[in-house]
Amino acid sequence: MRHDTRLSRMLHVLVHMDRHEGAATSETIAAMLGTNAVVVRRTMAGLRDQGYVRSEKGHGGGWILARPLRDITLLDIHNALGAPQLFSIGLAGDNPNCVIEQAVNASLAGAMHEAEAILLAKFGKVTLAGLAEESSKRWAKPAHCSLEMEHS
Amino acid sequence: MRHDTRLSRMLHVLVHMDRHEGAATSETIAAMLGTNAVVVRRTMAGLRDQGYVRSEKGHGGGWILARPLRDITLLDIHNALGAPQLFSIGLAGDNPNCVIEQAVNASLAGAMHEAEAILLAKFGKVTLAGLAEESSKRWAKPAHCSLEMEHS
DNA sequence: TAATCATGCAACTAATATTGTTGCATGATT
DNA sequence: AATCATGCAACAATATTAGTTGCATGATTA
Ligand code: FES
Ligand code: FES
Repeated sequence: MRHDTRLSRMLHVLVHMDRHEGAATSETIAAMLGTNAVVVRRTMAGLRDQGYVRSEKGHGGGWILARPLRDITLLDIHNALGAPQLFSIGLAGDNPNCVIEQAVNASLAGAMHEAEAILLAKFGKVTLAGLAEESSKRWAKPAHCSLEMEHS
Repeated sequence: MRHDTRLSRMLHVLVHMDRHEGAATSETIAAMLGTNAVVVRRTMAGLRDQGYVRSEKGHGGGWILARPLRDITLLDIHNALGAPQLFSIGLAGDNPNCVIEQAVNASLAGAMHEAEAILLAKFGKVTLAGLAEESSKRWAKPAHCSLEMEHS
């Protein structure tokens, strides 16, 4: 099963943007993520629509944080990405009137619901400012990154 | 993201097998699941290897439960299927020496780990006998199913 | 005003993973 | 010997996401 790394990547990008003065272009971000600019625009469009970032055209344009990191949680970004499915396991839907399938699915769904609620609650309690702070603590040696964003 | 419904389907099958006298052929099971026999064999091979079912060749052959339902939990079956990834979201792995990515991933991984532990613990507490019992409760009218397995 | 830079959007292509299929070998029953 | 059923491996189909290309639009700069 393939993983959706958009949340992880967008969080990374947003924290970087906070350290970065001025706008970050899609091209720059794409280089950082090892992808291309259109994918970045596509992914960040959701964040823009929810008001977490702004995008500006023309010279010196690009992406800018629209809100302080302390006001953004992991859950916010998850939702801005369309709140994609968290679980890779799903319920079978053949034989909907089979009581056994119903019982199986009800049991699985219950367990998954509970786990999901806990996960989302955790996401809601972590702010991007918290992540930025945590990353500062890890900063012993200035990690050498693949693009020219400042690490200080 | 596509869902892995093998767990749900296998649970369904196993509970049915308990009600069904004699062996169930891959073909029969495949018809029930709307798939084909080879897929069934492939999926059930893991359950056989872990000793939850046996398979027999030749006339009257097929699949037979090797243990009582009360001795099998959802977690057992999940593991027998190779303990596939539970989450569809994953951690980005570009820039492994970027402290920001590290902090982001550590936070996500922590939350996911906790949710996963809770989910698996729940799976471990539900037996297939429990599911069978629950399905009996739901049995108001005998559901008409797509194949000739008895519902009583 | 013209050139350049950057996003926005839509359509198309490529990569990937899973599922489904086919064919043949093996063993069991009748 | 004929039939039934699994075991296994190789192949094809399918679906979904990621990535690409092309063009339009708006902003800045000269
Ligand atoms: S890419 Fe995150 S620090 Fe350079
Ligand atoms: S398929 Fe589950 S009851 Fe018939």
